[in-house]
Amino acid sequence: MESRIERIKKQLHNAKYKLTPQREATVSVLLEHEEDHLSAEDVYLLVKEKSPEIGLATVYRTLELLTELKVVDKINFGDGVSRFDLRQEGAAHFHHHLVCIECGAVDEIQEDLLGDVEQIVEDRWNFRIKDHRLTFHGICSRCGEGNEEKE
Amino acid sequence: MESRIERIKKQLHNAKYKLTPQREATVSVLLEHEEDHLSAEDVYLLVKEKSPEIGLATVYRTLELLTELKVVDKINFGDGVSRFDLRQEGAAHFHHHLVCIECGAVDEIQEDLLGDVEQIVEDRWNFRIKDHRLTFHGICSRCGEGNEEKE
DNA sequence: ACATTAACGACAATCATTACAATATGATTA
DNA sequence: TAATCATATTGTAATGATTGTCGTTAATGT
Repeated sequence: MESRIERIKKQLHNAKYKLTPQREATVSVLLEHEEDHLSAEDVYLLVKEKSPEIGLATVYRTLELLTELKVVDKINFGDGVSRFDLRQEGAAHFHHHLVCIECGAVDEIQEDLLGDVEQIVEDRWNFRIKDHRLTFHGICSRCGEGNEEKE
Repeated sequence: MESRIERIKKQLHNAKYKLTPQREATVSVLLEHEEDHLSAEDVYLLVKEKSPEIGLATVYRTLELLTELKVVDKINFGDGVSRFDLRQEGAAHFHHHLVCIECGAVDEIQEDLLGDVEQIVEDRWNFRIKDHRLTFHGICSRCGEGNEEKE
């Protein structure tokens, strides 16, 4: 999808940042791994495959920049690293995650689901919600197969 | 509340762990700061006030142990540190948080609110939920006072 | 093409967390 | 009571992720 990267390019320019080859390479890696939840190191290694001269610090800086522009979201699943996840284009809010405590797989939920809950929180706590993070920990469908003991 | 620490003592014993003075001091600091969201370092400094001989590693291990026993929950608000939060006694699930992006305050929501959402996730994604993390980022009631521009 | 200045790359520094190895504690049993 | 065994603790070293520094490079506007 070429238009996608074009639009990100525009976002950068609007915010007065340059689109350097390194940044372009980093964004394109993220696009190619939209399903995954890559750590900075992961991104670094992947970008290095196409642009071997790139430095780790640059990747960190680029990811920080993209986070600031809300192109990606930074998440933390409790292992020691931050992970970066492309935000769905035009999505009002960040999507949710299912983390399997058996196999470690991370699945995404694009549906909002929190509409009612957010309304309640805004009203009852008088809190103006700008963003959210929702992660469920449990057993994924693949690992739960067969052994259906109700706990 | 003395019975609270007594019950934690029992939990430890049931899991075949001892309640050493260091562990007791750590738990009591957590109880005295139930409202806060202390990092391991914070806990260390506070415990040190009453038990100056305690080592940082011991605090880390104790917090890890308490996390395993589900006495505390480990959370991460995106700054580089893990924070530890006492779980409400008897609470089925971990409570939620409101993080103010203006003043940094962290408030808690004890109400579950996710019942319906979890039912949907369990059914539709065939995912057996064991735990969750829900954090809202936005403007807290104190910071939102007065300037009520609808964004 | 040229100057300005943001961006880069390599590496050092920092900060949180974990690993290690030696010592201490405390219960159990001879 | 003393020997034994397992677990816990301590201080410190090691690790691993992330950030800072600084001299160099290259993107952009004229």
